[in-house]
Amino acid sequence: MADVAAKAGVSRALVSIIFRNQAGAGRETRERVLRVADEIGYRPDSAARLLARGRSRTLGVMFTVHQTFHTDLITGIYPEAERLGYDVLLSGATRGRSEAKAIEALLSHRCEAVILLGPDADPANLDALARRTVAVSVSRRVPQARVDFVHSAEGKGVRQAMDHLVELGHRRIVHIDGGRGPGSAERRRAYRAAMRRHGLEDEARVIPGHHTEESGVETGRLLLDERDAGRPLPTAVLAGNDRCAMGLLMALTRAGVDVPRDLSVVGYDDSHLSHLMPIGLTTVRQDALLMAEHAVRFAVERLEDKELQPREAVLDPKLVVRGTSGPVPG
Amino acid sequence: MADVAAKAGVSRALVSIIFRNQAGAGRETRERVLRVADEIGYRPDSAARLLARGRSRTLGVMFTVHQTFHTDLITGIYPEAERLGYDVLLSGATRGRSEAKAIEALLSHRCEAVILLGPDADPANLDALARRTVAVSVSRRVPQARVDFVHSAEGKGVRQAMDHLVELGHRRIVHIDGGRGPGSAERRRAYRAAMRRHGLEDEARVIPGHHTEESGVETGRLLLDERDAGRPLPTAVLAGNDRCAMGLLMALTRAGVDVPRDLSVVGYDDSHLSHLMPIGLTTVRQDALLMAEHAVRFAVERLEDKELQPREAVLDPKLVVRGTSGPVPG
DNA sequence: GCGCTCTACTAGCGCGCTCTAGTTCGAGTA
DNA sequence: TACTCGAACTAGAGCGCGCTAGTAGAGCGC
Repeated sequence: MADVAAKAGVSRALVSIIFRNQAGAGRETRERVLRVADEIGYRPDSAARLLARGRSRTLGVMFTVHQTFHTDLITGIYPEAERLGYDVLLSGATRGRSEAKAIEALLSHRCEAVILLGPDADPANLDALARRTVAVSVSRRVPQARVDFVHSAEGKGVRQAMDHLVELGHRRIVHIDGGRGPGSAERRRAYRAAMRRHGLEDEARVIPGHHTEESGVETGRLLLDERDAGRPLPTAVLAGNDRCAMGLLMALTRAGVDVPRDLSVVGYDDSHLSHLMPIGLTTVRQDALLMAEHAVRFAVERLEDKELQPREAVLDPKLVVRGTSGPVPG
Repeated sequence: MADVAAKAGVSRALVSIIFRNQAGAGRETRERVLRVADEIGYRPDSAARLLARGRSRTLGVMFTVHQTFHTDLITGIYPEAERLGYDVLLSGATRGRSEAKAIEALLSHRCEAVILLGPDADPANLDALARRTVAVSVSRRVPQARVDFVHSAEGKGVRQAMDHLVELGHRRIVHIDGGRGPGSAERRRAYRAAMRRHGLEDEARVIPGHHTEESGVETGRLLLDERDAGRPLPTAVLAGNDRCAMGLLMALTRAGVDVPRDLSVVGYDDSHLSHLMPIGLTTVRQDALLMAEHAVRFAVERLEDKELQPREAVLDPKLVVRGTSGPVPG
């Protein structure tokens, strides 16, 4: 920076002003300085900038690398953060790299706030985190911690899906659980409630699972084995999420089960996977873009006004009927 | 830090020494300082630390959020970087956020080197980047730029796949191209060469596509339409990558085509998708872990020895035969 | 008692930037 | 002409740490 200043014949302060796009520099000088900087190959050093102004204007995002819905969220986080003048740093949790480690990395890189996508950490740890910094949880409610919370109204989504299936004449509707996955508990509860409301409690069945393709494949196998053992297939399955629905579809289709003629499948998320199948996956749309925007806004607003209390945003999901759901067979 | 020093009754320098785990502090003092720091809630400020020592020991990774193989690579990058004492920062390219922007973000966060996963940027830009910093390209060769390069021997992989198919009796083998995707050109060439080598040049057919599920679905539709118009289906398809193979499988299976009885499908990458299908995808395994390790090591070694020239690592891929390939029908 | 070494510690500069409180100068105003 | 005012620019402190060069004092052999 000193070099640029010297070569352009101005003070360092003016160079600083120009690079911050601040008023107070003549048009001509501005251009000259920028040209010189370009020649020298000067780029402002963010570490020093950070240190000097005491703020990083950076948001950290913790996500799980293999969750497709997270990548959809990230796609929405970037533009909204940029709009508000913030940088985004990503830190992935993988097998072999815990969420705690991922979060630690973000903090040590001076993120002012962290956005956690479907965190699975111990609530106590999250609370400790929330005391140190501004934190936003997406998809997972953590009542014990002072965090903002963005999610969709799981109950409403499941209810729409169930009403849709019942309207199509389905009664033997099975739910594949999402285990400890974010939103699973709510979805499970809503499934049970819907079955009860439609007078189908005797048919209600929750099969334990996860939010992964593997889980869908396994459940598919299980159902097929049961069929071979004499128990009829359900006529509809409400999967824990889209990935699970995908796995299930692959397993069933592979075995000659025609979806939706023989069996209907409904997913959850409307991640970009849903459009892939030639017939399209009927699923409950969580608006990733909108969720991302809320998460970013919550974080930023709490950064700018420290008195603000953590908030909760509940977005209405919407059933998207595509090709994997149809009238009950027969 | 000054507070800690004051409260513990020592100098700031000693606190610094203790927090860097350096020799030169008494055991007793060390404990006292750490205790005091904990009470105050002091955490070393990485921006200042960075500024003072002039090195960040941070690697930046640019990836495409929706590419499953990239997430596999990331899973391998983290542990290797940690082993070598480096931090990792992720920056994703998405629709609406170009690679250039993603890379810019990494640099401005003071990454000492950038690892680019399947970069699709203009070679000239990459070269400009390579002059500014240490850069490693994974999967995509950029001969014009001073970057390290890690890839698998596409030719060998394709050859193994083709030999496998020909051994099974296939002759009408189609290749779905990966467009501008990394490795596509090499795979296409190797496909053509293999067809020629087996005396099948008349049967050779390259269908333009991309490294996405959508592309697989589209190609599936195309092939089915052609079949309905009287042109026989190929007996085997070599897809551009696993995602493409997945899309193809969904489209075909959906239409009642039995894989592998009626048609064999071979993917490329062995991303975690490959294990999902009940029968498993026959694919060419690129060892993501090993590729990740090489990429990290190249970057780090060039950082520690500035004289080092960019290098190239070619890893041998390996055909993994699973359930989607079988003898030619009839 | 002396010089020597070794451990434990400290003073203070500098990393590259931002920001406050100025100074300079030319144009506008009474 | 004398004064004000705003735009353009500058000096220099300070952000929180790392590091070099140094000091104080204890322990040791002779």
